[in-house]
Formats: sequence, C-alpha cells, structure tokens
Amino acid sequence: MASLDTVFAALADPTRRAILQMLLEDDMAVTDVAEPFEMSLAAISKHLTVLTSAGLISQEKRGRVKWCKLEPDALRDASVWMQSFGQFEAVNLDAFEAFLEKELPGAQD
Amino acid sequence: MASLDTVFAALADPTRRAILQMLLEDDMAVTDVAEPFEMSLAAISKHLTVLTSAGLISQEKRGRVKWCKLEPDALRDASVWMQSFGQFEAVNLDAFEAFLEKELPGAQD
DNA sequence: TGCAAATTTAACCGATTGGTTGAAGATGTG
DNA sequence: CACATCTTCAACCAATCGGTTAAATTTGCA
Repeated sequence: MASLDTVFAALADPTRRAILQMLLEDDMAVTDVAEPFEMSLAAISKHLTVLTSAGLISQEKRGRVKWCKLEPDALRDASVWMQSFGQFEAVNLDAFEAFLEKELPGAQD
Repeated sequence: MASLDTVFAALADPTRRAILQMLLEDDMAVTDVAEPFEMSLAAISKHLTVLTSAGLISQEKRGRVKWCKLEPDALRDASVWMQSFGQFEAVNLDAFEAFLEKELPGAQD
C-alpha cells in the first residue's frame, strides 16, 4: 500500500498530474503518454514509475506495448486526509467528534 | 496564490502533515509546534516556511512569539483537482474513521 | 534471420530537499 | 543595561529529484 508520502509527492509534479488527466480518458501506451511532452521518453518512463509506486496507475505489458491505466482508488486516503481539513469549517466539528466517539467506544479526547 | 505543485509538495512530508494535524486543535507558537518532534527548531522553522509558502498555514508575530494558524482554504484547489477523478466528492465518514485509525494508531483525539 | 519499434537501464548532471550546528536578530523582563 | 527567550539565518552535508544521452532489452514482423 502506497503511503500518503508517495501519493502526495507523486501529485506534486505537473507532468505527472497531466499524465493522470490523460489517463482519465483512456488507457495509453508509454509512447503515446510521452507524445505531448517536450521531454525524453526516458523521463516519462521515470514519471510513470513514480506514479506506479504511488499506486496511482498500474502498468501491464502486452506484447511490446506497456499499457498505463489510472488507479483512482489510490487517491482515496489522500482525498480523505485533505477534506478533513478543507471541510472542518463547513461541518460541525464537535458533532463529528461526538459521532466518532459513538462509533468508536473507548476513543477519548 | 500557491500552486498545486507547492501544496502537494508541502503535504508530501509526514512532519508537515503532523504539524497541520496539531494546528487543527489550535493556533500554536513555533517553539510549541517543535516540541513533540525529535529534530531541531531550525528544521521545524523550515517546515513552517514550506507550509506558509504553500498557503496551508499563516504566521503572525506578536511580540517575541510567532503564532502559526491553519489555513484550510488552501486545500480547496488541491481538493478540487482530486475531485476531477470522480469518486471523492464528499467526505466519507467511514473512510475518515479508518484513516484516523491507520494514521494515528491508538490516538483518537 | 535481420531490422524496426517500444521501453527500460545506466551513467551522469545541476538543483532541491531535509536535516545539522552555530551565530545572529528581535523582543520581553529583572 | 544585562540577560534570557523566541525565532531565523548561514553554511554545510548527504540524499533525492527531474532531466539528459547513449546503450541495452524485449518483442513483432517481413
């Protein structure tokens, strides 16, 4: 399971975020992922390795071609982590804590 | 306005995420932020600079003491970006609960 | 077989990161 | 004023990052 560290670090690069956007459309071969970028194929290959070890994509080789597939589930932990901050004004935090306490008996402040 | 790059990069470090967690409780002075960590005050000061330039916290000096305050709005852009991937529109309380268990084992607060 | 295509590996590079230590600034207090 | 407290700055260090080029590897095909 990839850590929050590796997920956030993977998302911190604009090239990698653009790759994820592209893969939202469809699965792609490495060469096709690299095409719009003005950098070497080797650099894109490294970016794809980073995304894979963060669990954000998976890669499957069929013949000569390695297909890249988005794995959006990997964003769940990161998204939950962020939204716990982003919405703490919108939701009633005291009520939320009360909820947690009810759902997790023994969890004290 | 801080970029997605700097926000995600700031979140990619566990010390900085722990600092944000602490600031969820209340505003804190730099020295108090540093107290639980086994690293120098200068290192924490650098982490706080990173968080500030990402817009995730603000710092205000009153007297000798510089107070650190969480700025959760800075997560909105990043959150919106992640929402473009679909299934993370709302806070899922069950997922949040599971996440807390994983990130802070035995320490619900 | 022999060549072209798809992708990774290796070696290298400069910039950045996350940490250290020690000194230096600010600012309250006796 | 003298001194302690709060925080940053400066210099340094090893490790990592994002990129390069060139060579190697794996696979498909005429």
